[in-house]
This record gives sequence, C-alpha cells and structure tokens, in this order.
Amino acid sequence: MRYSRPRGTRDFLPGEMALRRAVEQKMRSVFIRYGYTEVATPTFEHLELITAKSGEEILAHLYHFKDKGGRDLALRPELTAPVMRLYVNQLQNSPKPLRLYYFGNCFRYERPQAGRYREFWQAGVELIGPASPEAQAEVIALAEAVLRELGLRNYELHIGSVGVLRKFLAERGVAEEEQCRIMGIIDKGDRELLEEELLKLGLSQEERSTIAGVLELTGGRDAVLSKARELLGERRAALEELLSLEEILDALESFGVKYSLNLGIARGLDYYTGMVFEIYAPKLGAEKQICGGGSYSLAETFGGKPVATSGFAFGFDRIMLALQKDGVELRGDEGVQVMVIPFGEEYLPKAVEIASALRRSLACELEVMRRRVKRALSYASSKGVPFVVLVGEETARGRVLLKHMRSGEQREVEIDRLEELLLEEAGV
RNA sequence: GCCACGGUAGUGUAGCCUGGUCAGCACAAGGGACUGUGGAUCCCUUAGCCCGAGUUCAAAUCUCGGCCGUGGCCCCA
Repeated sequence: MRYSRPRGTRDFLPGEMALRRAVEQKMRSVFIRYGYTEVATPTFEHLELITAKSGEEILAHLYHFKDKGGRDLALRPELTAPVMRLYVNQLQNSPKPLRLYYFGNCFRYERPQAGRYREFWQAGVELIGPASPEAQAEVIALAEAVLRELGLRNYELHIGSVGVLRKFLAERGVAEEEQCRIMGIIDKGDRELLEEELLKLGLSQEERSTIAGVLELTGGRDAVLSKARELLGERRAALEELLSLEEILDALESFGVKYSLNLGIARGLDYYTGMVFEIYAPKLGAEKQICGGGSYSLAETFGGKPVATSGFAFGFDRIMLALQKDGVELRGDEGVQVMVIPFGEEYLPKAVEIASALRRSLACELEVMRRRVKRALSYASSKGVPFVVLVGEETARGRVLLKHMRSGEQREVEIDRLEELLLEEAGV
C-alpha cells in the first residue's frame, strides 16, 4: 500500500531543498546583521493562545485537536503569538530592545492553490521594547533589506495604519471587539457590509463617509497625509495616530526605503494596533502577498506587562516563487566534492580509511555498492562529482590515483597529501 | 466556501472521442556484455491505468461519486 501526501503538503527533493536552504541562509544573515537572534517555539500550542486575538479569519482555518489528556491544542497558524507567549513567559526582564527572529512551519486549513499550502513556512522578526518611530521604520527597512539582498526586483511596499481607524472608532465609543470585527470587514473589502455595520454602530452619515474616504487613500506620502488630515478634521485621537505614522515615514527617509501609502490596509490579525505594512510580489497573482507586519499589542493579552512591539513575517514559500518568477539565479550547496572508489573488495578497508580521513574537511562519498570502477565512475560523472580517488595496488606505496572528472586528467598522489591537494584544487 | 481543467511505471508521454491485442514508447534506476577507469553502444531486469460504484459478455477508455493535482474567485503568508 502506498500513501499519498496529505492535501496541501509538499515533499521537498534535494535540489529544491538546497535552494530553500540557500535562501534561508541569506535571510538569517540579514536578520543577524540587524542584531536579531533566533528563537523557536513548539509546532502546536494551547488552542486558547491562538484564539485569544487572532481574528475570525484565522480561527476558521485552524487545525485543532484534543490530545490524550483531553487538552485542546492547535497547530500554529502563524508565529507572532507563540513568540510573544515565549517572551511573556521567559524574556520580560531581558534588556530592551529585544530583537528576535524565527523560521518555522505553520498550518492553515485552506484550499490549496499556487503559493498557498496547508503547511507553509514563515520567517520573521519581532522587535520588543522600543516604541520610537525609528524602531518601527527599521523593522520595515529590515524587511526591505532582506528582499533586496535576495535579489528580488519586483515588489511593492505598502504602508498604512490600522491605528487611525481604530482610534476614530474608539473616540466614537466603539468597543475593541467591535473594532476588530470592523477591521475584519475592511480587510475582506466588503464595503457594503461595512456601511451596514457602521450604521448599526450608530455612526452618522458624515462619519461613515469619512471612514470610506480614508480607506480609499493610497499613493504618495504628502497627498495621502494632507487628504487624511482634511478628512479627519478635529478627531484628535485619530489625528495623533496619523502623526505617529508620519513620524515613522520621516524616519524611513534616512533608511532610503521606497513605499506607497495605503490607509486601506487592515490585516487579517486582530492584534495589530498602529502602523501596518504589506509587501506584494505582483507577478504572483492572487497569492501575491509575500510579507505582512506592523506594530501590535499581545504581551498584555498573554498576561504580561504592556510593551511596544512590532514585527513582520515573510511567506517563505511565496518568496521562493517570487524569486523564481523574477528569474533570480539561486545557488544551492555544492554537494559531494570527492568520491572514493576501491578497485575491488580487497581495497575496501583502505578506501574506508581514506574516505574517513577526507571527511574531516570535505564532502566525500564512498562507493558502497561494490560496483565495478566503470559503473562507479559513471555514477560519479552523472552526479557531477568533481574529483574521484581510486584506491588500488598503489596503496602498497602509500599512494592512490586522483582523478579530475572534468578534464579526465589523473595522477598518482601520496595518501598523506590527498586532503591538502583536494582542498587546494577544489578551492574549498 | 465557490468555479474550470486534469490524474497511465520514478519522470515525460501514446492509447481514451470510435469499449475488445499480454497497456506501447523514451528517459531514469539496478545488473550484464567488459575482474584497473566515466559522459558511448547493445542486452536483461525492476516498475503503471488515483480510489470506489455503475453500465456492459467485456472498462485505462462510457456514467456517477470520492480523493488528489493545477489554475481562477475569496481570504491569507
């Protein structure tokens, strides 16, 4: 009986895995250079952690189950909440700012499609402590730096603020829960339903059209900001949010990041509070969002002291797709550098000895199928192994044959010098 | 949640419309020709009709359902 993969999951073969690791390495390297250190959290968490403040959209697609002790558990649908739980549990008293990065698989029960899987990978960061504009600007700049260093060319950064609207609603006495629901409707883009719901909340015609107007605002910084100020009039709390967004944008100037403003961005997660941003790779079509982030509040939700937090997550699989569509050349690991082949079984022990020695510094494969030299060489050749060490009667003189596969050139060398010669010639 | 198209060895495919040869081919893989030398040739071997029901004397082929895949809508990463 053969078994197929569960729906929406993928197998990664060596070729693809090498590329994924290469991209992952590059991402890590940028995170590290911005001062971030890695954390990891469990693949599953208590259901309540996930349901606490994720939003309906996430809950509808959750993988949840009971374990043998009757506990309600869920596979993580994203990583910000688990990382903040980790922070509240164990890192609250560490020096600020705290910069954490992570990389992990997440699960959502959705209809699979190009760039959308039930198991997918996210890579992201959380910056905990600073509330300053420059801190938030740096988070955006970091996301952009990663994409730039990966060599991605076609992407758009959109910055907005859920704070402006939330404060607008709060000023009108709308409870936080209701705000979340409204933001969810905005996120879905159903403007009719939005109008209806705002009416139910008792908002006046003027207030409703102000909200609709703000949501439409997209484009360059100055135009959007002045229009937004005009629309918001005397609503102080909302204006304050707008001002703090402006400060972030000012800070972003020095980072040299290009963006467009979009006050219609709502985000599907309920924990965002202020600045939000999304990055799109237009070539990916429907699943074009490759990054999402912003400033949020979760520490209190998990029983911690309030603390300023912001972060983002990349959809790793979508980044891979975007790089591919952009024609970015990726180079994976080299693979096997040298293969050791004995001339018959009597030389096998010596071959094992030599391979073991080479493995101190080289990726070395030993012929273990007792194939004829001819077949073994054919294998090495088709696998693209650059060097072969042939172990035979020359061992009596402490020597072996070193063959360069590309040129076909071959010479007798001392076993003791083998590693040194290979390191030299392979340039590794 | 909705819509369209698809599913034949590991991979790529022929056959399906017009049911009826042991389901054909290529590549890959393992072995041999060829007991110390690869990218060549020849031979052999391994390996397949997604699952289930129905129609029929007979189903890879027709019908229905399911599963899976690809893409679109919606939403997210």
